[in-house]
Amino acid sequence: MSDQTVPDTARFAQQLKKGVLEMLVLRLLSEHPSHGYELIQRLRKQSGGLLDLKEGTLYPILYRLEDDGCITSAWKNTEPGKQRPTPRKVYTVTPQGQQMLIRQMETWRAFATCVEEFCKEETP
Amino acid sequence: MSDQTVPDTARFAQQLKKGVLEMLVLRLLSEHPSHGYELIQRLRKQSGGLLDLKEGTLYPILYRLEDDGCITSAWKNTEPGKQRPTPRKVYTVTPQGQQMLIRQMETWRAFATCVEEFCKEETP
DNA sequence: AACATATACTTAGCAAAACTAAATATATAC
DNA sequence: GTATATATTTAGTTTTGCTAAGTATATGTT
Repeated sequence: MSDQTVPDTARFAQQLKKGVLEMLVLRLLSEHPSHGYELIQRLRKQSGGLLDLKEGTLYPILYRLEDDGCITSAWKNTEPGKQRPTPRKVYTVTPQGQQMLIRQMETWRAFATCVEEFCKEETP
Repeated sequence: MSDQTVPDTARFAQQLKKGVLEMLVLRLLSEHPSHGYELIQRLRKQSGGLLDLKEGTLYPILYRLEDDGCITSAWKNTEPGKQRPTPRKVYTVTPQGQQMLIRQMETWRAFATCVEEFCKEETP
């Protein structure tokens, strides 16, 4: 009997995100720059609730991408005509990050197609 | 300057496999039982070389699946009319494993569809 | 006979990434 | 005053794929 605190489908779904979240963050930022908290909301909305990241998941991804030179950050404490309650760190994709995104999307497509091949085969 | 022993595309591709390998192994075994070494070959062949697992990757997956009751194993030292060089451990999917496979394929499909949505959008 | 290769399973230890959980801080609503 | 929404940070855990090495037998090559 397994000490199943987490149902196995949740554990599986968690593993599927490995690597992909980085690609999706890069993808969203390539549409337009955002700060961390906003990215969490955009991910939740555009995924229909399937991707509901906690801060502890998203921010380390951003730090990694910045360390790798894929994005840059800039503090935006104020906005013209409106004082922000809390300081925001706005992230923008670099050309290097754009290249990375393209490579990752190609890699993803090839991988997903491969997996689909396995799944669709029915024993004749 | 990063100590890039592994190119970032390889690192990304490695992460994409997380969880999926377990599903694919279950999928292959649901077609017909196999032993470990044969599974490595079937994965390599059916993926067009994209999935080329080392033993140290595959066998722990099999042990996990067996611990979880998704597959059973049986030693097959001899074959009718032909002596095998080395003993083989043949794995078979259990009804529980079959259920798990179905759930995982559904989860995969939903996730992959979601990711495709992100990738296909072009800035208008 | 010595050696390499293909077969076949096992296992120890490492790296990467998502997770939980908590801490910090400000503005607004009740 | 307390709760809630906003917003960032970080420590520690778990899962999983990876490298690398070890064990063992049969077959082919020199």
